[in-house]
Amino acid sequence: MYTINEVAVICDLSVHTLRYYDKEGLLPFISRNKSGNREFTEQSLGLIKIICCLKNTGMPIKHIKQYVDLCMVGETKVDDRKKMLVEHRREVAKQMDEMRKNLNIIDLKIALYEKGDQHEFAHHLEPARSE
Amino acid sequence: MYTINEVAVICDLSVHTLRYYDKEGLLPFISRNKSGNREFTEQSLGLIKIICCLKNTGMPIKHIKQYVDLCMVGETKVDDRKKMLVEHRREVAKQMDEMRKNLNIIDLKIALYEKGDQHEFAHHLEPARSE
DNA sequence: ATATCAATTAGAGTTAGATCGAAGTCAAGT
DNA sequence: ACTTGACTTCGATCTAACTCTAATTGATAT
Repeated sequence: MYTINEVAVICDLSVHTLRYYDKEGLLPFISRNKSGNREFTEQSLGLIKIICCLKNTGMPIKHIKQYVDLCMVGETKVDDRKKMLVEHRREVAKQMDEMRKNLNIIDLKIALYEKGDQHEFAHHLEPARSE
Repeated sequence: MYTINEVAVICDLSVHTLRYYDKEGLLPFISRNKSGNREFTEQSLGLIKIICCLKNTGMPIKHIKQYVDLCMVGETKVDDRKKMLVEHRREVAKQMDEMRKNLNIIDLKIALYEKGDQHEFAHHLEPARSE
């Protein structure tokens, strides 16, 4: 059993954020002890890690909630869960591709600077027959 | 010469966004025609593409502004510009690495679902001696 | 010249995702 | 009993990056 503070450290989230996630319905699986404090099991930690993983790859909180809800209803929805992940996987792959392209452009630009080739303004601001 | 609408289409940005960028000082290089409308040159387009590239890789508007400002003062700041890009490049590489790791976790999870191995709640919610 | 369309501005509003503050509860230690 | 400190809630606030509104001006077509 872990307290909210321990989970915050383990998962690199703030306590605020964890409570916020709970409020948003992302953590329906945690229970409370007799004084009303949240108790996190090993199993919770596992799912929270998945949640972070989805969040860090840009899945919106609302979709994450959908996924978690599917996790809570039991085996019946395994196909749906898998479908969500596969779809998200595709999304992430697309993002990475975009990223790669942009990285290439940045690299190209750096290479130009390396060549002393600036391609910018100011240094050839001859008005070029301003109309 | 391009109008704001044409640029919006070419760069896949809304007209609103372009004006917002201008207001934020990201487009100090564009001029106005006699009726006060923005005029975009071929050269502007080039820099706007770089701006988008930086934005799409997560550089905040404020940093982009710094970069653009360096572009405007001429050759003197080529080193600084390059430094900014190199630094950002590193940042982006880090992001991609994170992304890759998360993608792996997602793939793992998908594989588990494929094996019919769910690892979630509900289906073994025997109270496990609740305390 | 009048209707329509495209562009302008300043500034308000929106969204997502936190992040914080105030006020209060609870349990352990001295 | 009292302080300490971790926890609670609710609601306000914050930031980034738009997104929209309203009122207006200017250019184009009939």
